[in-house]
Amino acid sequence: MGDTKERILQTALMLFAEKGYAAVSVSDIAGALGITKGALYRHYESKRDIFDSIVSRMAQRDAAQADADGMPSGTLVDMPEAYRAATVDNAVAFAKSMFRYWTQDPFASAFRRMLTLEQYKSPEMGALYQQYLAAGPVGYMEDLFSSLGLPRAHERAVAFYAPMFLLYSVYDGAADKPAVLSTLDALMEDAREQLNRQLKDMR
Amino acid sequence: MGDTKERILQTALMLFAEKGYAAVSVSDIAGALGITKGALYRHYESKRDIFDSIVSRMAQRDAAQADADGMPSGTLVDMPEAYRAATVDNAVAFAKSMFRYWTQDPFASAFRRMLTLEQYKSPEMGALYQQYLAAGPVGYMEDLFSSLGLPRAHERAVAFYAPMFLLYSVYDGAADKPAVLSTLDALMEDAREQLNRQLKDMR
DNA sequence: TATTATAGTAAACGGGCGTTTACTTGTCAA
DNA sequence: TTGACAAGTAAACGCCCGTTTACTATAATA
Repeated sequence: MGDTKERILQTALMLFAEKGYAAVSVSDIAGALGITKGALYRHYESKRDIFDSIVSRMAQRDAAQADADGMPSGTLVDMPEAYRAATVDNAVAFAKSMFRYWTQDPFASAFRRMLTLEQYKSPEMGALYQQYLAAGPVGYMEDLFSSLGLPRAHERAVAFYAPMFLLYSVYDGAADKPAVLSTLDALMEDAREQLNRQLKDMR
Repeated sequence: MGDTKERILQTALMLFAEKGYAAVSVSDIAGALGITKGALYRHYESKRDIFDSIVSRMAQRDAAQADADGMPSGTLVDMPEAYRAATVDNAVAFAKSMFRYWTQDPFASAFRRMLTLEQYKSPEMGALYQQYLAAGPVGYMEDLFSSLGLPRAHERAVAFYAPMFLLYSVYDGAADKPAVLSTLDALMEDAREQLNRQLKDMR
């Protein structure tokens, strides 16, 4: 029943992530599924409708993920009270799980790449990109460091999040992907140590 | 004489950087220049030819820039002997000038954004993106830190380059661009201090 | 069993694509 | 002055785009 509709969404996302929205034709999507493009219009009103559905789906997933973690999505949902009591340790754990989510999860990984390709096309896409992947994560790391009482929270947040952001791109082009994950883990341990030391120095 | 050909290249680059190659039509390019698309084919064999010319132009510029700096491009040119004798100070200076190049220089800035949009379309584009903007810069920072005798050069290189890489994206979407440059400068001063301290600790 | 809805095909639609062609200028050397 | 060439226009080319239409097969419902 809803199976074909779901397969269209998934397949379109994979193609959009590789080629970009404009470079993928409706025939490409239908062809990849072994159906004709006419059939596709039984399930979606237009090509744009498929794209919009993908974006909505990501928003749902983001909210669900945030719920499951007991952590802020910070991207589409307002900051909850929860992590006022946050510690360095679960900030690091959150960051690691976030990295794995955006690189390993097939949907999230493809969505990230798609957003990367569409970010300059419209202010809306630019805002989504910033929210999910650039200024957004920096922002809530900054809030977190502030709530921990650390000074220079913004610079700290940039320094903390930046390696993750860079490694997304390195990961995409890497032959040895596990090595990238190791690098990330090593950097996170450094960050944990450094942050704990700075917190201790403050008292 | 060569003026129109040059204007086509520049205009096409700006459009490709905003919309992506596939979303820009030959008529769009010609229209933006106030000529007809027929005229465009006096100067370039095809739309793809324009794109390829942009890529070649960037390669020339990169080589020239590397020459002028007396620094490695590391992207298209092999590592020269020169920076074996590199210091922390000129590594930082190089990083700053690199950041300004990729954000302020109109051609380089547009090229960076174009490459960002085209990176997943083919292995060649992916490789170019990695070389100019991701694994490439990490690689030569890593070599530089190695030659300084610093341990864990790879992690250090990622940590050093990552804020620049993140701030490229933040810069693109920022209202207050000078503020981004300030953040970068502050982060670079932190890095300078930290690297010099680590070098001192080693002796 | 007849009806109705669902999910699909095949073909056509108008329009815009990248590219080519035929033709018009203006410039400058022979 | 003529002829050749460079640079441009306007229109047409075939093709593929996103979308719509007319029709078919299947399977559940009354």
